[in-house]
Amino acid sequence: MSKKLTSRAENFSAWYNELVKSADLAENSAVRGCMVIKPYGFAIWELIKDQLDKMFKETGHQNAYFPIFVPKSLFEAEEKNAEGFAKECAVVTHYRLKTDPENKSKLIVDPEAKLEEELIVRPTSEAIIWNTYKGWVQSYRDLPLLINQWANVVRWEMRTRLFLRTAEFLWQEGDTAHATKQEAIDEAKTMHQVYATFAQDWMAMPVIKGYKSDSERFAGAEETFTIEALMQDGKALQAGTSHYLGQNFAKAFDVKFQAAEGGEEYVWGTSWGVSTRLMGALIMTHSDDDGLVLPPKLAPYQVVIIPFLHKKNTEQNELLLAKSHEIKKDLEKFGIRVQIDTDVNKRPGFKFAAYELKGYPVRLVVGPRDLENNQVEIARRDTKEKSLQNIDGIGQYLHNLLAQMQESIFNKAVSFRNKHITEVSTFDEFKEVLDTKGGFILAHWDGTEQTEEKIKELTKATIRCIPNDAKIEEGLCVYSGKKSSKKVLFAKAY
RNA sequence: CGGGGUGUAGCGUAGCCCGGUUAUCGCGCCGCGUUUGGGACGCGGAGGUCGCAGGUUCGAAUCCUGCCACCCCGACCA
Repeated sequence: MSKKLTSRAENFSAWYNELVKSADLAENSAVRGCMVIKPYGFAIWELIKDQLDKMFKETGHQNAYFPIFVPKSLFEAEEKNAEGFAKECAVVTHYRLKTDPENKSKLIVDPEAKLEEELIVRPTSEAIIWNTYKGWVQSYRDLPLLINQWANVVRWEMRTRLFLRTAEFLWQEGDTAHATKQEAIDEAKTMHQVYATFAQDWMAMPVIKGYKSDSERFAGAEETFTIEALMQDGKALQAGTSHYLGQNFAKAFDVKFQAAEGGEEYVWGTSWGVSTRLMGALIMTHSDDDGLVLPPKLAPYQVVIIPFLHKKNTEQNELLLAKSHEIKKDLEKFGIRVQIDTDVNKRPGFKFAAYELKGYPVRLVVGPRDLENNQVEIARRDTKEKSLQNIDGIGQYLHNLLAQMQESIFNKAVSFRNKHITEVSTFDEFKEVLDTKGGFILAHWDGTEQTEEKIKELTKATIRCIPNDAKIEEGLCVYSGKKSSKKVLFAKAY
């Protein structure tokens, strides 16, 4: 069996699956459409979560927790939101099982235990949260309400894909309430920027910031801000969204406050979320044929120390292990997360490959030969470069190297992404680029839903966003030929 | 939900068309030994409701019926 991932995979999608499984990140569970995140995968998710959580708190938010069940009457209160999610809801109709009278070893749903009102397993929590906010807000003094929750949600998708789309997934959803429209818009934009900063500075993943067209906008929102990333197969991935909700949910759930200058007003809202899909984004942005490539900031272990242990030579093993621990201490002084591989059974080559597969940024090898020279071999995962380094000052050296790698991984992704943004002016060009090169396409669009729909039908490409930094320029729609004032971003998407 | 496909050990599979010894092989796993600077090798070993339930038959992984699950392609979607 070959070791390279591609030789085991017919296409990008199979390659991705193979990678997720062999890097020990996650697997399909026995439960339809659901995923089991394995400890290594979860460790990465926790790094993502911890950093985001920190950033949310730095922007003034607090965490809270709301119920997993949404009574149907609440769910349907905001009509557009309900309609948008209706087709993918898991619904609880009963609250009890009983022994099957015809087969004692089986259970059946007890028909006596039918719920008066069905409970929707939350596909998103706006309804339950806004219904709760109603009781929390009376005066302008109660505002703004800046709350986030870390939770699981369920969306009954037809087809699922590890991390990118699973029936149940983990995410965070912020829901905020404000006294003024401008404040709510600012909040949505702030969180949009938090996501973009996180994607770029931590995930080393370049994103394009923009807002969604009418048809791609979140159900129930006035405006949806998005960060769009590009995967290595040329498809786009929506990595995070922040919604300005206007007063839609406030009106649906009757969330009003007494203004400072008197009078009762509806609050203005936002909601924003990112999910375990970020894991998929991380994997598909940086990985190569030898496995996962993790930016150091999101690597559960940034350095693995591999002493060349021999089953029999215990005396030498002790020396190597002692030196390994010494080095580990030095690295930890710099806040580096380090693991020592103490397995005596596996051969070095096997270990090298295994850690590369799991994306450990740096491998540090300590062999008898190295000890004599007071040096170690350093191999970086991203470029595969190997070098010998003096043990003295190795902590400082790796501290710098990891920072440099974080940047270099980002720059590589930026360069790939930039090469895959193509500006086109004709529809033939549009189709040509989509078929041959893929990636993002910048093109003029007349702003109508019909054109958007038609392009989607003909090419499978959708408007990923209207970029924030789009130049205002006179132009003609790539499909209809009608007037347009700026180019928007198209791509085939996940 | 439409179209196609597949269910055999932890994973990947042969056998099925044409029913007949103890269900094949590889990886992985366990034991012992030799190895160990890029995925080692030898010897020995453990591991199976052949997706489930019926049926046909002297006899079913194999044929028939029903069910279930999963995968791929669509549609839907973070």
